[in-house]
Amino acid sequence: MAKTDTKTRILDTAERLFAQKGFDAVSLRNIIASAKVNLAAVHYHYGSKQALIYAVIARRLRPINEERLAKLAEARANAGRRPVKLENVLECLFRPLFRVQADPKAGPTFARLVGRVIGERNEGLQKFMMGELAEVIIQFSAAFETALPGLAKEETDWRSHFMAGSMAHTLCNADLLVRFTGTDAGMSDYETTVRRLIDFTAAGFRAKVSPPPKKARAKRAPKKK
Amino acid sequence: MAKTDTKTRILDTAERLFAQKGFDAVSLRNIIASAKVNLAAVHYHYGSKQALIYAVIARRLRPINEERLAKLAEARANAGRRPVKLENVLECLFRPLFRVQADPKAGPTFARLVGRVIGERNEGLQKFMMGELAEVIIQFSAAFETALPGLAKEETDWRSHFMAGSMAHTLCNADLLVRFTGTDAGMSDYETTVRRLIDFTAAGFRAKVSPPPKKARAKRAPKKK
DNA sequence: ATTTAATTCAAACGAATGTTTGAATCAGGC
DNA sequence: GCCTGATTCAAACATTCGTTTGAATTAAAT
Repeated sequence: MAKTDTKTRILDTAERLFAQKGFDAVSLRNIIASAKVNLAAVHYHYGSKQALIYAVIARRLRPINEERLAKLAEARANAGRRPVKLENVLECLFRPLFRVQADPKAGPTFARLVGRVIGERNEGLQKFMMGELAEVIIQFSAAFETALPGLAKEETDWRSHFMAGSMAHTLCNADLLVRFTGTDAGMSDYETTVRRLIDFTAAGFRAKVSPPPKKARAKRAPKKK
Repeated sequence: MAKTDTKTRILDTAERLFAQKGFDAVSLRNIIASAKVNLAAVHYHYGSKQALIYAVIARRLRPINEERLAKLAEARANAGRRPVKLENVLECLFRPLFRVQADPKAGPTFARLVGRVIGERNEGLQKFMMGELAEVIIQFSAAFETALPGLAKEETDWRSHFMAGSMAHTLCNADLLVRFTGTDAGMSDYETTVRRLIDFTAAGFRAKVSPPPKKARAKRAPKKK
């Protein structure tokens, strides 16, 4: 095998290290040392560390999001006039994302990286992710509402939020489960992980909305101020 | 009101800034500038930035965890010989944590901070949190298993994992919901947030375990290698 | 072979970080 | 008063960071 391109070797190494330790914790010098390239090569090929981060994310996330949308469109077509079943919507959302864990090229590294992005406070990164995810959010939000007729939009939004948390946490901290509980079976089997996540979140979406506590039973809740 | 203590003013300011931007992103100089104290005071009173981080977390988290355990013990006592209902277990776990959002002293800042800790890759911080949470994890894991007889332990662990993700994400990225969806009603009402989170996660815990996909129906799944 | 552009390299830059130092200031006990 | 310990302060320390520079090297085209 020919020596891989400098540009892609930087990208691969950055992906691996970012996934392991986070974006801030990994310096460009860590990357170039591990990738055995010159420091200036990073800026020559990518311009800045921020741009490198974006490139790392975009390379994997863009195909994932395309596949998500394609699968959802396909599910819509198969469903005809009926709404797509909630479990199928979730599968379209989860499977393309978790499948990269089984990809020997990407390895288990990238999934954790994506999971971590959500928790990042980096402003530019947030905006970048919003841009990348915009269409996915629009399409899947609509799909959730369609799959859950009768559930108030506000509740649907909150539950989407909870679902995103479960998804991100599972991606990012898969190793935590091992440490917490001692179990480690099935970690490698992403199919099972997706199935479990669908079971959990689908039931959460479908949960009965419990009434507010009695103490706030007045028509207009008394404002403290 | 007398000028607050230097030591606690550092702690308060650090808490606020850490919650806003994260631990790495906030420098000691940011803190001392905002708290109007001398740089060396941080090391004089806390020894290091790491120790300051621990102190910030421990101050709030320790009472929260104590309250969690106390409430769970109380619920156990009230339940007598019967297992504590799942929703009550979750309430013992969520309410003390989310209540700090309504605390004007702590403000909404700290909740986000706790949520963020979970996603941090900082090794020492991870171990510190494990130590702080050890008893909580033990007690509540047991409570979940008791409340969910018939559910395999492995499934219970995974679902606890998903639940933790929803909880952390909700704490950390409460503002995301606003940006994603446009809704913002009820954000301030932590009671409603807790109720919604309980609805979602309790249903998730109770979900029927769907069978593995048919293609893997063989007794011994064929290994690729 | 000569020219041209693309790429790699060692070295340095300026800024920011956590930490340490040693003197100055404050507080209270004798 | 004076002394002792606790606290504050300005200044510096040693690293590390992302980035830039300008020359050296490589590769391809004429």
